[in-house]
Amino acid sequence: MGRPPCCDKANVKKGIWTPEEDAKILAYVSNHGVGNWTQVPKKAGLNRCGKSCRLRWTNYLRPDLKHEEFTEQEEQLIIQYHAAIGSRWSLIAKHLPGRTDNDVKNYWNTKLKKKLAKMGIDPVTHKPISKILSDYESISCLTTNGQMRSVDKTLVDSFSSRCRLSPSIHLGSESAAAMSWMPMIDQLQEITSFNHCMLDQVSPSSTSSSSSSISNGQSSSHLLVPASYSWGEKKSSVDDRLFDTDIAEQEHNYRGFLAEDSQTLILENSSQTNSKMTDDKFGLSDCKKAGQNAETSRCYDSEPSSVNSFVKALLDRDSEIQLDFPAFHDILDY
DNA sequence: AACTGAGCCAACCGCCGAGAC
DNA sequence: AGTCTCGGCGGTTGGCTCAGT
Repeated sequence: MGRPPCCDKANVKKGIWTPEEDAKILAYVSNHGVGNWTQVPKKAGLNRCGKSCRLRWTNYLRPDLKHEEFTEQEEQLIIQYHAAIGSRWSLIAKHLPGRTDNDVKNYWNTKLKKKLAKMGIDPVTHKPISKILSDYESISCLTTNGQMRSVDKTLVDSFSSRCRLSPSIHLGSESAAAMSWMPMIDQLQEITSFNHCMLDQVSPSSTSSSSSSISNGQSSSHLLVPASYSWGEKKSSVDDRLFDTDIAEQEHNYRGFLAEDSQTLILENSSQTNSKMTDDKFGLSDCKKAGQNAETSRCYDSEPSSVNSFVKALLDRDSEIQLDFPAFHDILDY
């Protein structure tokens, strides 16, 4: 049944590659070209797994790779792309000639994250840290009709991890239950600046292509999903869609964002950019316009009253969902 | 000189979708 | 139809280097 294994996993060499091993890979590729990596160890005389050979080639030996430091321009591009699509390293690397996903990922983790943090920008959400803290403060100070005394980071973490772990909320499924949840996740992530965390776990389509309406404690859900858009869409086409957006405009906004000392301007740029990006990315601008009125406007500004009604609406919505979808009880049981 | 901790990055791990068998 | 590997991906880790004590 199935294919035979490519190598004896227990008896292959691991760890750092020697120059001799590199030379064998290079010699093999120059004679046979790239591909069929399972055959490479045998034919090249290496005691390595084919997968390991492939990684060594793609991440280090490829002749088109740059091995020098990242330039200022590359740095800016990484930040800009990360702000737009999150940690999709291979996709980002495709737009940086000579760099691999591993290079970009390492550079981000070791340099850029710290650099942004030093500038007072949250590297996950690309929003000013002060804004995130003030959002938390607003939310955690709230008390609502004895149902929940505080909404804090632990809760939000718990919420998002439960969503992540729950097989019920799988994007591939088109279940009504999962869809009815998306607007809530959308709102929670915006209020708490956890959007990238969620976007990475749930396909970008889910969180951004939904909209909901909650106002004055009355909740109702409206999914504004473009007709052409499928919940179970493959990741690759989502990625393509992401890069169909006007990256140049995002770059412009983000450069202004980085250049400005004024926090106010940073806040404005951030919210405008993120909002527009998200809408344009998924062709939502029109849907949003069409659906937006007093009843359907979203309440994700950071005014305490809005947050208050948001939390109340969230709790109301919890109750509704628990009644409608008992299977979600475990997820909502916080 | 010896030790320690932080920074860095190559390589590994584990998951997933596609496709071979 | 079911099982399995391959190839691709993002997350994590092991080990090397180097600065500080």
